Formats: sequence, C-alpha cells, structure tokens
Amino acid sequence: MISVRNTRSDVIHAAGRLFAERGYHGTSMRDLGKELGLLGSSLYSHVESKQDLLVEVVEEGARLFETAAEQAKATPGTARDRLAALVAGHVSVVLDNVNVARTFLNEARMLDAEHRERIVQARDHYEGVFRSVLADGVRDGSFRSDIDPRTSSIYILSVLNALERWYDPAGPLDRDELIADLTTFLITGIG
Amino acid sequence: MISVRNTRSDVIHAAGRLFAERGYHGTSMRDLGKELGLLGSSLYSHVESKQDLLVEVVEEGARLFETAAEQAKATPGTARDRLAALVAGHVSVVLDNVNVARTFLNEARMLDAEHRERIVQARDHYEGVFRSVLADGVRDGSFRSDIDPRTSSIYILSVLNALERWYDPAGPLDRDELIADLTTFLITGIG
DNA sequence: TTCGTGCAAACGAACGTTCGTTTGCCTAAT
DNA sequence: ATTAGGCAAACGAACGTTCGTTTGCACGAA
Repeated sequence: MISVRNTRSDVIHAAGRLFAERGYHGTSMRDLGKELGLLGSSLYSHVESKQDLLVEVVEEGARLFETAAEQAKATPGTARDRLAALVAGHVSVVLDNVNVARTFLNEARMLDAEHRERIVQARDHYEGVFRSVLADGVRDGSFRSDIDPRTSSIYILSVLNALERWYDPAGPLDRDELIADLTTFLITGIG
Repeated sequence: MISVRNTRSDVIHAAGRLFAERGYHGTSMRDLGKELGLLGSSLYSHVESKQDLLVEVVEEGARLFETAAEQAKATPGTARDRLAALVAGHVSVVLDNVNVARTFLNEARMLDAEHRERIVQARDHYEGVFRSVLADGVRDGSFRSDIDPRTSSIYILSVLNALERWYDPAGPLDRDELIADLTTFLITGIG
C-alpha cells in the first residue's frame, strides 16, 4: 500500500516537471499544489520558499552532470573513448531526467545571485572536462590538431544540450542509435 | 531631430530586450514602462496587450530567419555553398538581433495556442530548408552519403541556436572567424 | 490494551503586494 | 481643432507567503 501523503521529494519532482514545462515564473505555487492534489499553502510544510524549490531542482541537475563527467573522465582508452563516454553520459542524464535537465538548462538564470553563481561555476567545470578531453585528443592524435578545444567543447555541448528540445523517446530513434549518431556527427561532421 | 515620444516600435524593441533578459513571465508591464521612462499603463497607448508584444517580437524573429533562409536557398553553387550561406545567414540574424532571436528561441512557447502553432510551422519550414540542402548535398557529393538529413539538420541548428547563449561580440572571436569556424566544425567535425 | 503525547501533512482564510488592464483627464504637437 | 501619448488612479485577479487549526498516524507509558 502506497502512502497517499506527499513527501518533500514528491514536491521537488513535481516542481521540476512544471518548471520544465511552463518555466519558473510561469508556475505558481497554487499550480504546483494542484499538481499534487494540495493547496498552494500546503507546500510550505515541505519547502521554505518557491526559490528553494528551484534551487533544489537545479542543484540536482548540477550534481547529475557532474557525476556523469567524473565517471566519463575515468574511462580507460584514448581521448576519443573518453569523449564518447562524455557524450553517452550526457545523453543518459538528459533522457533519464528530462525535467531536471530542462530546468537546469533553462531556468537556472532565475536563481538569485548567490545560487546562480554556484551553478555557473558547476557549468564551467563541466565544460572544462570536455575541454581537457579535447586537448588530450589533440595531443594523442584522436582529433585534428587545428581544432580549438575552447570552441569545440561549446559546439559539442550545444548539440547535447539541445537534445531536451527535440528528442522524443517514443520516436524512431532509440537511445543507443542516438548516442552512436551523435558521436559520429561530432567527430566526423557531415562531410 | 529625434522624437522624444516613444513609438510602437520602440515599445516592441524594448519588450524584446526585457523578454530576452528576464523571460516573458519574468517581465512586467511596469518593468517595461520603466525601461522606456513611462508608466506601465502608458504602454496601452501603443499595444493591445502583453501577449501582443510577445507575438510582435516572436513573429519578427520568424520573419528574419525566413528571409535569411530564402536568400541562402538562392545561393548559386553546390549544396555545400548553400549550407555555408545558411550558416552565415543564421549567424547574422542572431548577432544583429540578439534580443529578438533569444525571445524567438526561448519564449515562443509562452504564446497562446494559435500563435504558437504559426511559429511552430515557421520553425518547421526553416528546418526544412536545411534538410533539403543536406539532401541535395548527399546527392551532389557535397556530404557523406550515410548522413540522415533529418537528424543532421537538427544537430546543425542546435549549434546555431545555442550561439545566443555564449557568443560575446566583444570577445576575441569576430563574426567572420566564427562563421568560418562553425562551418568547418559542422562539415568536418573534430576528427 | 488503552491512552496520551508528538509530529508531519494538509487545510482554509487571510496578509500585503504585484499583476495586467481600464478609465478619464491633461497636454503638446499636428 | 484634433488627436496621439502620457499620467494618475483605480480595478479585480492572482501572486508568494503566513497563520491558526485540524487530521491521522506512531509509539512509549500506564
């Protein structure tokens, strides 16, 4: 028998869903209450404020990406293998946590200054992992020697971060095909 | 002699700026008034509603991208040349109209159902131009024969649409370098 | 076994504020 | 003389949040 009462975690996950769909400012506490079969006011038994909810969701996103990066970084083999692991990890984080990822990517700028700063740093660090793998790959011959790890990492993350906007898990492209297709595109381009 | 009074166009452009910075729901009519040195209520001399402003900005974005696509499509040469023109056109639209482009890309989903539908169609049509150029390029040997124009066009647009999030016109990378770098990446990848 | 205490979850009403919008008047430029 | 742009004041609705209270369950003492 499952409890009919809601937990703090339920509230946070529902918030992630609504923030992802309607945006932070497009979601009211009463909307969120309705989503859980509660009054808006009842949410304050679980969280301190609306901002608190955004912080919780966005920081979970940061944690997920950070963890995935750490694991990929430890992958044995060439830099090309590690890049493939980074891509696969990123895809998995996004597909397994669409709402958290969406909120992390699109709503983090609605955070107040201090929390936003922490997230910007986390994002920079994550991008740094990509950059250093690309630099390794230039050294070990995995990648062309004339690429700039700085801009290339941005391009790669652009493609990965856009997944949330178009990928349909019910569509014809399954996860493994997506990862393979992405990796090929990023390494080989279209030419 | 410049007019001290504000025109409808001033209001729309200021709205684009604020919608781009804070999002549609994060911008109030009073915020927008302050931006123009007016009261929020005074905006209703120029515009019917807040939604009206969003419609105006987003549709301008759609028009800009559509025009750029038409011009690129008419570029003589190979499909590769036409793709290069599409990339250059997209970059120019984004860099010359950051606020409009940002609002178009991030806030269009806040439109009411009918207007959103029109925008979705415009977006599909724009992507269709990329897709058909890619298909041409597979036929004329510009691109690899095993690429899928459907997913490749999405990847390319992912990179282009993300420009707004990171490109700094005051940074070390000027527009022409950016276009060249982008084109190389998209066609050649990093390998 | 019953009772009493404690607590987490939720309610319903209300707080002060902000929202988008409307109205009526004033004024400067046409 | 007309009119478009702007102001001041106000509207009802919705906002995030607080408050006092109620509910249902857990658990140790009697």
